[in-house]
Amino acid sequence: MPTYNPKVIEPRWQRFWEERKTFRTPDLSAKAKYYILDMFPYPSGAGLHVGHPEGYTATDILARYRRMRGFNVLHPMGWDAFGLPAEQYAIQTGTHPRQTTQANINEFRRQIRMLGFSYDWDREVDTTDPHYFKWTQWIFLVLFDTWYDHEQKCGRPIAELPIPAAIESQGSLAVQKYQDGKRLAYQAEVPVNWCPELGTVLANEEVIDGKSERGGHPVVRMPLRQWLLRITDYAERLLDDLTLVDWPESIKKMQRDWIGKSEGAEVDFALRPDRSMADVKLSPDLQPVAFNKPIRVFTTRPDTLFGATYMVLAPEHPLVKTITTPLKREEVEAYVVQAARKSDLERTELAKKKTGVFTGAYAINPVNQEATPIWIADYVLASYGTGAIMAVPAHDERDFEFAQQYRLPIRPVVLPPADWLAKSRVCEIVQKVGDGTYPGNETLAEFEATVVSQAARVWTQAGGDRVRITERLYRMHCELFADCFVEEGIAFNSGSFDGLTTAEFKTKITDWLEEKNNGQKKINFKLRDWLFSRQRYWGEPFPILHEIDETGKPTGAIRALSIEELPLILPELEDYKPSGKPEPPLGKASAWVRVTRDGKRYLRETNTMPQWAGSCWYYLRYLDAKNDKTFCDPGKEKTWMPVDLYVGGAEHAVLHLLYSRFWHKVLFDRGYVHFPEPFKRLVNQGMILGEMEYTTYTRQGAWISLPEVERSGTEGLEAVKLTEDQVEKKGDAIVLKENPAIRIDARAHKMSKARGNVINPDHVVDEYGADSLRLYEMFMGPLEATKPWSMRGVEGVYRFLNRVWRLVIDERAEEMRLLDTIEDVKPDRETERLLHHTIKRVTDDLESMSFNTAIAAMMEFTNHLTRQAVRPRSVLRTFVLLLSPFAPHLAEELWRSFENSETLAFEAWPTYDEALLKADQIEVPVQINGKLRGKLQVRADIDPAALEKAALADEKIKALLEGKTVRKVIVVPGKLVNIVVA
RNA sequence: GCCGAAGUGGCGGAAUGGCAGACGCGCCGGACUCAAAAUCCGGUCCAGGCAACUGGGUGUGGGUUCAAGUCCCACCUUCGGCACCA
Repeated sequence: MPTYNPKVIEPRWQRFWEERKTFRTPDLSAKAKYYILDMFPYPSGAGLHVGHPEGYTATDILARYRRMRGFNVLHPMGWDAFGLPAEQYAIQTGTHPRQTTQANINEFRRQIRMLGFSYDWDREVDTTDPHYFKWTQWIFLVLFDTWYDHEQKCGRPIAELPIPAAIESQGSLAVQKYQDGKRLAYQAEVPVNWCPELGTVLANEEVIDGKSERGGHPVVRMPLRQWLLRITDYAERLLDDLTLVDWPESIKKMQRDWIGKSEGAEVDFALRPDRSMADVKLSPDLQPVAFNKPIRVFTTRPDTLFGATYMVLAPEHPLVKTITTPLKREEVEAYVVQAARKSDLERTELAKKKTGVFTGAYAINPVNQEATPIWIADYVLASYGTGAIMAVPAHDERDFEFAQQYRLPIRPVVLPPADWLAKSRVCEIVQKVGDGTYPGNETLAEFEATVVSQAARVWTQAGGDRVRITERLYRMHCELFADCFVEEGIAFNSGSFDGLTTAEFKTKITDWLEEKNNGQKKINFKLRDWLFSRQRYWGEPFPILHEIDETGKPTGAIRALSIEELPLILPELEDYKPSGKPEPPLGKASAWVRVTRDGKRYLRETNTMPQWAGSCWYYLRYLDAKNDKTFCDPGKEKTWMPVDLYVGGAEHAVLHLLYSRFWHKVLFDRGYVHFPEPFKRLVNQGMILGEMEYTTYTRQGAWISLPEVERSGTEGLEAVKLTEDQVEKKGDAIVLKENPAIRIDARAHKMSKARGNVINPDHVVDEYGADSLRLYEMFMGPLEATKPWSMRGVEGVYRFLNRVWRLVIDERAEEMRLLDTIEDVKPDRETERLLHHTIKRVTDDLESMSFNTAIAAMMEFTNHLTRQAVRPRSVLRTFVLLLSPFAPHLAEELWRSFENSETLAFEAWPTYDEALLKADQIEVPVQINGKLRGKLQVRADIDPAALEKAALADEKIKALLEGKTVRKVIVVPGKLVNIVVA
C-alpha cells in the first residue's frame, strides 16, 4: 500500500541529494549569486532544539525557491564549537573537549541532515578545527598589525604608523612599545570578576551580590592583564554604516544605543587651593598636592554650566586621593572601599537611593569663578567620559535626585517652554488661585501654600497671565516643580548668554571655552573596548610570544607568530582543573609555553580567545572553506559578499553582529574584503515557546486564585498542572471549570530542561516526518513572532501533507502509481484561476517571508482540488513545484511519480498569468452609511457608474433607502459600494 | 525608569483604510464501518430568533474618515531589550 510514509521517502531523498551532491554550489556561474546564511549553532550536548530548525527551515525554503528562480545559491552550515560546557565536562570527567565537541557536532549534523536542508556540505566549517582557527589566529594578527588612523578614518598597517622623533630617539624597544600602544589588539590591566572557587573569570551578569551565580562562591574584582580589541576606534563607522544595511529598525536601534554616541564638551574646573592647602600644612605626613591640575568633566549640556552647583567624581577617580581634605579623609576612604566592593550590577540596579560623600575640596567654575564643592558618588562611573561630572541638579534627573538627598542647591538656568510650564502642577494651582476655586488655607500642603503665596507676589507683575506667573515661579523656585526639566529651552541666570536657545548656547560656550583654554568640543561613546581574552583552555590560543630575560622575567616586548607558524594548536593537558589562581590552564603546559626564537627566550601567551572570535568571520570561510593558502580567496569574496540574507535569533542583536561588523571593517580597511558591511539583510526569527500550560496553586488542598498568588507569592503553595479541558475562559480570565471563582495561570513558557517542556525534533520527525516539522514551524505564525508550540498543530500539517499525497497517488494500488483521476486535460476555468492565484500568493509570500500565509494558500488550493473529480496532470505538476521548497521530500517523491527528471530542485519556479487571476463574476458588498446591507453579483469588469446603478437598483437596498435622501455614493471599483444617506 | 514589539474566536493566527476572523487546531453533527481509528461532507465570533434576519464585536477611552483591527491622541496589559553613560 503506497501510503504517505515519510520514514521511507525522507531518508531516501536525503541520501539521493547527498550522493549526487545536488546542492553543491559552483563558485563560477553565469547565474546571479544569492548568499543565504543561517547563524551557525553551538553544538551543545543537549542536541538540536525546535528553535534551531525554525530559522533553518525559513532559509532553506528561500534557498530552494531562489535556486528555482535561477540563482546560484550559497547556503552553508557549520559549527561554533569552542565553548565552556565541553571544558567543564572535561574538568569533571577528564574527557578531552575535542572528543565531546566532535560527538556533539556529529549529533547536530545528523539531526540537521534529517530535516532535509539543502546545504552545501562541502563547505562545512568547524571553529575548533585547526584548519579553521589557523585563520582566526591570522585575523587576530591582522588586528595586531593594524592601527587606526583617525585622520583618514581607516585602519592601516602598523609599519605606516608615524613615530614621533622623541620616541624614535629612545631606541627600538621604545618604538615597539609605542606601536604596541596603538595596535587594534593590545594588552591592558583591567578589573575583572575573578572567582577563585570556580577558577575562572566571570562576566558581570554572572555575578550576583558579589557572589557567583552558580554555587554562590565569593567573587573578587581584581585587575588582570588582558587582551583588548580597539573596537571604539570604529565606533563612528559602526554607527554610520548602519545606513548601508537592510536590518530591522529595532536591531539597528539597539546597536546605536549600545555604541551610545553623545556629543558635548569637556570642561576643565581648576581646583581651589586655599583651604585645602592650609589643611595640608596642618598635617605634615601628607604630600602637597599639584593644584595646577584641573578636574576635567564631560557634559552634553555645556549650556547649563551656570547651573552647576556641585561636582562629582567617581570613587575610582585618580584625583580622589589627592584632593580630599584631611578632615574628610576617613569618610571618603570608607566610601571608596565600600564602592569597590560592590559589583557593577549592585552599583546600578540595586542602588535606588543615591549615596555620596563630600571631599572637602572645591573647584572653580570657569564661567563664573564660583567655588563648587566636589563630592564623590558611585552614580558617576569611572569608565565613562572623564569619570567626573559637573552636577546641574535643575536640569539633570540624577543630579536632581542627589541634590535633594543631600540638600544641595538647585539653580535653574534653562527656561522651559510654555507648554511644559502649563502642564505642571504649579500651573494648575496658579490656575485655581486665579479662578478663585482654591480651597481654604487649612487644607493646603506646605508646597501648595508656598506656590499660592509666591504666586500672589508676582500676580500683577505678570499681568495675571497664568503661564507667565508659572514662569516667574520657575525662575525663583524651580524646586517647587516636581519634575526636573531636562529638555531644551531658553537660557537665563547665565550672564551674557541669557536669552540664547540651548543649541546656540552650546556652540557659543564651546567656542568660548576653547578660546579661554578651558575646554573643547568632545564626542563620547558608551561602547568600550572589547575584552578579548579568557582564562580558559577550550579556545583559540593567541599567536603571541612574550619575551623573557635570563632570569625568566618578561621584558615587556611581544612578538607575533608568523603565518608559517600557524595554526598554533592547543597543547594536550593532563587535567583541566582550575589552579585556584587567576592563571589560564594553558600555563600548565610548560613545554608548550617555553619557546626560543632567534636566540631569544619567550613564553607563549596563555590566555585564549573568547567564543565570539570564531563566529566573527565564519561567513567568509564558507566561501572558500578548504583553502590552506589564505582565509578566503579574493575572487570568491568578491563573487559572494555581502551576505544577501542572514537569519538568526534576536539574542545576537548586539554583540555577535557588532563584533562581526568590526572585524569585517578591519579586513575591509586592510583590503581583504571589498564591501564595508558583511550582512546586507538581517531577519530575526522569534522564539518558540513550550506548549501552553495551565497552572493553579493549592494550599493544603484548597485552590488559591491567581490574583492572590500574584499578591503573596508562591511560598508554601503547591503548583498543580491542569489539562486544557479542566479550564475555561470566563470574561478575560481563565478559570477552573469545577470552580469558576478560581482564576488560573495560562501561559506558554520558554522551553527549558528544568521545566521539562522541551520538544525534541527527533521525536517529531519520528512521528510525523521532517516535512511536517518544517511545515509546522513555518505555519505557526510569522517568522519574527514569539509563538507557542502545539503538537496538535503538527498533526494538522501532517494531515495536509497526507491529503496532498492522496491527491496524486493511488493508495489502493499495489505499486506506487498515479490516481486514475489524474488526466492529461486542460483544467477548467475555476481550477486554472485558483492555480494562478495560488502561484501568485505563494510567490508573493515567499518574497515577503510570510511563510504561514503561503502554506494557507496551498492548503486552500488542495481543498479545492480534493473536491474535483478530475485532476489535470499539469495542475498537479505545478502545484508540486510550489510545495517543493516547503516539503521537499514529499515533493520530490511526487514529482518522480509523474516526471522523468531526477530532481525538481532546479525546475523553473511556476509563473502566473495576470489575466487568468480574475474571476468572471464577483460579489460586491453594498453598504449604507458604512454598514453592510447587501451583496451584488456582478461582472468583474463592471464600470463604476454601472456598479452604482446596480447597487441602487437592488431590491433590498431600494427598500432600505425608502424615504431617505442619498447624499453621496462611494464606489470602489471591484471592491464595494457605500451609499451615504441623511 | 527608559526603549522596542505586540494585544483580534476556545487556541495558533489571516485581513494594500473597503464584507473582521482566511488557513489550521479544537469542538458539534453527518457519511463510511459490525465497531473503532483513519478518511470524506457540513457547521462553528457573541446575543436574540424555528428561520429569513436583527443587534453587538478586533485591550480601554477619545478623534480623523463615506468607511478604522488598520491612521492620530491618551491610557491599560503582556513579552523582549537596556539599566545612573552626564
